[in-house]
Amino acid sequence: MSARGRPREFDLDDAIDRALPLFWRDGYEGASVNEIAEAMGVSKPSLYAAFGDKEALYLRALARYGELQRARHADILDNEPDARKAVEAFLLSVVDAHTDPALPGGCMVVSGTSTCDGGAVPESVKQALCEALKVGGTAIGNRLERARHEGQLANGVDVTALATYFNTLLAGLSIQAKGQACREVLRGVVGAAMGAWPSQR
Amino acid sequence: MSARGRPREFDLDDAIDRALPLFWRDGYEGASVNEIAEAMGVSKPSLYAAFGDKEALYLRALARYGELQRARHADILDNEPDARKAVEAFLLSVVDAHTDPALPGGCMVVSGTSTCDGGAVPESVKQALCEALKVGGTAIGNRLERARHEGQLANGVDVTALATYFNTLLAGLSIQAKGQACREVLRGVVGAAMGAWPSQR
DNA sequence: TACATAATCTACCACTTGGTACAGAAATGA
DNA sequence: TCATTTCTGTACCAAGTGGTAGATTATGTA
Repeated sequence: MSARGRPREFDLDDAIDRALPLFWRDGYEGASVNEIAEAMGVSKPSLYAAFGDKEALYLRALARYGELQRARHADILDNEPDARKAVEAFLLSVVDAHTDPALPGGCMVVSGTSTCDGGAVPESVKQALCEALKVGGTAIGNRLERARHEGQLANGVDVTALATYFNTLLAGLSIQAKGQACREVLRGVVGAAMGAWPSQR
Repeated sequence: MSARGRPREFDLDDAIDRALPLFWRDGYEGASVNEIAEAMGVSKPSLYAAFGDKEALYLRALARYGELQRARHADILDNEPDARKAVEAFLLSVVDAHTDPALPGGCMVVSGTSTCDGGAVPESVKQALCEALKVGGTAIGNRLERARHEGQLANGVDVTALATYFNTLLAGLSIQAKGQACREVLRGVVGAAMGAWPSQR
């Protein structure tokens, strides 16, 4: 039942969790395999044997990041019955995460997107980042669609544009968090941003 | 009157203009001194003799970027008498710049801020980027202040929060531009974002 | 016990990085 | 003319990059 050769002495998922903050903070190029291996408590050849190469490692870390974000924020959008309150609470929840001193600042996807033009970033990583950049927008878009069905949003509202707007704001909030903006300021930004919510009539 | 030794065979400002798009596209770490020297058409020791080191070179390029942005967008904010139209035109102008195929995508400051956490980025660069991240906000803030004096904005409006909001949106637009979002979509985002403009009464 | 499999680590690879030593070349001042 | 100054390119440096060769060790199977 178990594997045939010598058993691996570290847990793959745990290793990814240790690599994640480095990729999150420093990006694909900025995080070196040496320091990642050290953070994992594993020698470099073991790392390569387990994950293949830096590219595959980053993609796994990015996927893990998506899971964590979903686990942290998704419920907020769904559980609040009032759509406007739901979106606002969602934005505020993300602001809290972006400014959590226990985490690298900002959003891994946003930070990663900023530096995916360099030749050192593989195409697969660029594509994964571009895809990941949209998930916030689709989540909000789904919530807005539901709101429209429930009569909380006028039929004339361009749901897609509004969702993209909120998603763009999220990216901006990530940048501001990286730029040392404090939590209260970003909360104020969310407050101002909610002013773009369409009037009921 | 002229300098004593052998005269420099290239123009400093012109050299900065050639370095700028590389730093803009690839960031501080991502742009290598080798390729910058090549883009300048100058050998590396000449580059170092002229500018000192990579840090000083980046700071000059960043300052140059600021000049160019101001020259491109500042008038739009000031010349349009209607404050709301002025801000909207300003945002649209920035969107055009961020999606101009003749330029590196997005904003150099926003992209730079995303990757200034790595140990390879000098403290002076981080600080300069954090400062530069605010200039859009103060420009908009000044315009909003003027609008309030002109009675175009109610006295109760929190001008600072609103300006920070628009500035945050600008950062988000830069990210979206880097993430391959097309110009029309970003124009739509600006349209939605302007919905946050306070009602007159 | 012996073999096959697959993990482990040390030590290394070629390559790129930011930065420089050095010698020659081009200008000015005496 | 000659010394001084300063820019020029070639060729190099130490350090770090992603990635690997190869010997060793621990397991399951026969």
